Amino acid sequence: APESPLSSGEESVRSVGELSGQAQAPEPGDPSDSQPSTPLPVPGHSGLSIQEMVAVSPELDTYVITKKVKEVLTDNNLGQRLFGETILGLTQGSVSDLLARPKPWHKLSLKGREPFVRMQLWLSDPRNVEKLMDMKRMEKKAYMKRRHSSVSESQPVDSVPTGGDFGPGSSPQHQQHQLKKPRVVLAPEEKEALKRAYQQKPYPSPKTIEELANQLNLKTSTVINWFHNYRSRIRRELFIEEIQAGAAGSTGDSREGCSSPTAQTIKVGEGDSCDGTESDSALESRPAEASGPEEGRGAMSEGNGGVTKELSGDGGAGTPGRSPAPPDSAPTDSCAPGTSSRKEGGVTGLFSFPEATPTTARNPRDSSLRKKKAANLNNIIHRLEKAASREEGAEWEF
DNA sequence: TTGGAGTCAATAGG
DNA sequence: CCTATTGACTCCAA
Repeated sequence: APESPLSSGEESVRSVGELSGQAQAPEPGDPSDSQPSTPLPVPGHSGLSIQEMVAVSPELDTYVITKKVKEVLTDNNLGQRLFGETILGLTQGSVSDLLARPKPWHKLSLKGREPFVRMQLWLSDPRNVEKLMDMKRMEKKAYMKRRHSSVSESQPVDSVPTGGDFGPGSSPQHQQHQLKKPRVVLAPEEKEALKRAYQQKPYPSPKTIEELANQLNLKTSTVINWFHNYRSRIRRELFIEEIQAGAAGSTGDSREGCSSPTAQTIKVGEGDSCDGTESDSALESRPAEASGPEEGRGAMSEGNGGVTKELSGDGGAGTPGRSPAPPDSAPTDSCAPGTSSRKEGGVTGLFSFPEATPTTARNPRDSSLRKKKAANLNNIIHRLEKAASREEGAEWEF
């Protein structure tokens, strides 16, 4: 296999300590934290390729690994970019994502486990920080050098800059743009509309997608991508809550103290206000503005009308929230007077959980959790229906 | 083809 | 600079 464009040659080689679960990083802080630690010392010892290691790796606690890596990086002022590019072979954005929302080991594909194995390996390398710091220094040196010689025209030393844009002279000229698609940025209203649509139909039919695209004046591919991404990200968040919920034990680790009046990093709003429901003239007419440049977007006709189809023929359109008891525990759920109410007339999909503000407080994400679970259930239903229609009459096995 | 998993890479804030 | 977010892409399996 082609393989790793990774850092300095080796990697993978050297008798990397054992891939035991949470390695006791050579770091200072953080005494607590122990975790059951998965035994299993990886038989094959060194010389293996990452992929082989992944294959034989014992179950790793991605959450702990991730936490540790973040700690080491911040403690030493090492950025995600440097770490990602030299250690993981990933870009900064990917690293950020990975560190912030690691999926549980058992839900990762072989490929997805790779970065975690690399992180574990890195953590167990006593000179990890030192090496990265060196890289950092080298980069800076190279940068300075380049910067200096800039005056003297082109610079010899440098890797392939991915074509385009040569030297200083070529400013961002219009040069038949094209290869520089602007990158679509969905407006908040558009996202809202899409989320609403998702609530009704996590897996919209091509027809529905088309309609949505028209109403929002977006390319259908954008709508399709949005649904792919949204589903995927919702799923991922569910994993996270799953982990955190289960992380109760171990180390007393009491996070979650949201006592102080201050703080409250609550991202209020954040999409989750119960579904828009209120007819809301939705999508307000997008300011004609429209893009100075390209595409004149037509005015979108407001109203969210269509889309409402309905799966599950049952009764009628209205009947929104009759929701069966949420499968998850959710004992104390009292409807908070303040927030609650609000018409609540929107259909939220087959399953919708009463938004009732969990007085139990707990954390603000609680309501979103409920919502995500609802979405998840809808996903499941979708699959079941799909399967049903396919092999109708078949035997269902659960 | 469709959907999921991983990523990339442009961007928005700090 | 750095990190977080997110639309678009690539691969792959069903």
